[in-house]
Amino acid sequence: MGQWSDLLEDWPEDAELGYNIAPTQMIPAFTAEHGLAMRWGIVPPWSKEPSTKYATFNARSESVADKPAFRHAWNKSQTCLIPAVGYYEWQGTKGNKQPFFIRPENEEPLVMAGLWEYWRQNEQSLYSCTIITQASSGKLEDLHSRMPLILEFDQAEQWLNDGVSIFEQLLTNQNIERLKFYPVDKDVNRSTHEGEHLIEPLAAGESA
DNA sequence: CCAGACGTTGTT
DNA sequence: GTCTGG
DNA sequence: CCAGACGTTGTT
DNA sequence: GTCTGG
Repeated sequence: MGQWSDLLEDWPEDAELGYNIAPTQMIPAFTAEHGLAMRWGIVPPWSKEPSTKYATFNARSESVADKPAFRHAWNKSQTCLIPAVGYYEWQGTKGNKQPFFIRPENEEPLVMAGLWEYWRQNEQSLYSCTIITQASSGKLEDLHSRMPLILEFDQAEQWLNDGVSIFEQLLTNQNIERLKFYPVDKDVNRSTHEGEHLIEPLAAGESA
């Protein structure tokens, strides 16, 4: 955790942990107040169901403020942090894709900017969240056209405390030089894995 | 006007 | 809830 | 991992 | 029930 231990305290014990977490799973998300297990895939408060038929696991930075599904959370500055060890991207053609793992060079968490939402109806209620994406930059351009909005520690504090007013400056101050990526085993999603080897290079010198 | 969408990425 | 498409 | 499809012929 | 897609 390093310097992140204060911001990411109050870890939600009911959040799911694992490798290659997918949309709809309950993931740990942190607001300025606390950590909560939230559904990955924001559910707007007007939704008839605690799920959506359309994809809300990512929100494009270019349009997040305008989209009906995100606007309520945006207007209320319901910002959150979503931590991970790293994330995957796949390269290659269908059926023969090579996964890469992207993470900070140091051992600290990769912290992504998100928005959260609260949905309730009758006796049901649900916290949910989305991860904001943007065009890739720097070395990540080689890997994939899009990437999450990744926050430095100071930026993460601002995102929680100041809300969406500082959004534009976060976008223009992306420092991805502290990240590295490397190919990993294709069995990345098998639940039987202990996982430890997944964040190690597949073979020395094979990194793109 | 009413019905239907409301979203993003592109692997396993 | 609010916008869009027919 | 979970949610959603799972199918074919050929009109409006 | 089982496969596929995200």
